[in-house]
Amino acid sequence: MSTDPAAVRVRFAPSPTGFLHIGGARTALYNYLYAKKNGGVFILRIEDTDKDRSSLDSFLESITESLNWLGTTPDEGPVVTPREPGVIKDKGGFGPYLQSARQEKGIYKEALDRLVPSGGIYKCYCTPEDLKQRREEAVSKGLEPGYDGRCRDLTQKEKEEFESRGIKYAWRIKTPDEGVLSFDDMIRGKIEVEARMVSDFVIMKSDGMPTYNFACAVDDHLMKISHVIRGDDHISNTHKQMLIYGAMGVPAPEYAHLPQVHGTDGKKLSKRTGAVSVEEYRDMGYLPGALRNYLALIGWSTEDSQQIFKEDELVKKFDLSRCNTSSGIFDPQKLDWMNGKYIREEDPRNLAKMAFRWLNEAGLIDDTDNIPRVIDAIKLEQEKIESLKGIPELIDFLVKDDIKYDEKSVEKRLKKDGVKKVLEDVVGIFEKAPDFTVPGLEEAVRQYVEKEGLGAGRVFHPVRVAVSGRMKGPGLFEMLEFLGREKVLGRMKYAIDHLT
RNA sequence: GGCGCCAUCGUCUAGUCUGGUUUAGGACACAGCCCUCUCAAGGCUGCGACACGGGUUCGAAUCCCGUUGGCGCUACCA
Repeated sequence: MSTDPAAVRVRFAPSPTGFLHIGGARTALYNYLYAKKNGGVFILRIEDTDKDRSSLDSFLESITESLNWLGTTPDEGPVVTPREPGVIKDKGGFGPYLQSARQEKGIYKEALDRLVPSGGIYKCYCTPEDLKQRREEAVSKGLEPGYDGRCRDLTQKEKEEFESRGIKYAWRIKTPDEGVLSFDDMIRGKIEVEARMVSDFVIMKSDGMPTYNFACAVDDHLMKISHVIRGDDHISNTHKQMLIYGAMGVPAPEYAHLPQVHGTDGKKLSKRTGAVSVEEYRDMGYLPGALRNYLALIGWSTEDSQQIFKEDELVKKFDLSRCNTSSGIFDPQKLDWMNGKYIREEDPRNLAKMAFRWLNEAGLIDDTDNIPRVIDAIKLEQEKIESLKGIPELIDFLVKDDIKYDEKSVEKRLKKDGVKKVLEDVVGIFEKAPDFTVPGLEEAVRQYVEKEGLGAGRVFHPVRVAVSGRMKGPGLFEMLEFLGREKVLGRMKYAIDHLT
């Protein structure tokens, strides 16, 4: 098509449902990736033609937050600043980006007016109740449930009759009675449907609000959207939108329909089968990079099935034509693995930064600026961290003064014959150790083990539990050095007196 | 019901368009082994799939038809 890369303009157009759904996030991501890959523009548009305005602010705030967190910040779209609640500004020159605001501006009315002279649309005076009844009748007779075209060819007299009775009308678009409606999907190829399957549909409701398909088509056109990348639940809408473009006499954008993301039960992702919003994943301690990477792989892959993508590698390698056609299931286990992978690769300083809220909650950050110490503790446990949220539990015994002794560990490693003597001996060794660092400590302890003719475990295990309160942890000597002589000795003596 | 979309290991997928290079490759999960002071991480091995039935062809996971199944749409919702 166009050779001008700047011509690529894509949009993510959610309706305000409270938060960014994981499936929506995937759609947003693919749009973002496609835009960046092609030097284009990623736009956020809110499809709120049917919602009340009350919850809009919080939705906007939440979706903006989620999009930013995921690293898919829109280039254009509505913007709210926390400092000015209720004030929605536009970023970009194609606003407003809220359909409710566009409606107030008269954009859809104007588009409709331009359509009237063509004769391709007409007023429909049927009431919703009539429509419903007729639809049910048709279905019960085994006929198509679509609109029967009753108002399509009303005479002038009939129209006047309706008007004089003050009956409200909606605007319908005339759809072809025969032939096929077809479009080329970038990832599925040609998608056709018999024209007669699409009956005259409403584009403007009797309350003056545009229907979804009309608003969508008008806005995509006005915002110069070049590619529409969305879920495949919109496939049948596409034929309708193409009809609208046809009536408007403007070219339609390119379309790419993504397969859906389902829950582990194979059904639509729902709270029943796990977390559904980006916010929830953030709050569970996932890294944004991990979620983004994972999401990218539901429905898209490289030729070599690459799993982990660094930095801008995703943008570089993303390719719409390599997208799948079949729906995928969101697998939390694989996300967990990926999250661990990202955590192991991450700089401990950033880990501490990202985990700040949980560190703080757990009381691991104090006012003595112990953050460097926390970072070092994270470094020691890094390979074991599964989520940001789990960090405090992993490092608290390294950072806090007081520790909790795990009952099972005490039972298994301390309350055994001979442990007391071993610990006392080791205390002696530690008191005499010239410096309290890994090499010296390790040598001294191993010498002791050999001299006593014990298995290493007979010494290592009790010391570990005495000092940390648990059986799991970093390498013993790394842990000892980190804790320092004073804490180590204090904890060991406590253990000797109370726990052996 | 009608229409549309989809169909490779339990899951994400490569391979399908351009049939042979495939005893169908990778990743997650699972099992075992190695490493090892614990837990992890890491390494190795194993388990495990072309939904079914016809056709076309010397040859089909790949092309065609049908069946079955899943999902979606069928609104003056988006």
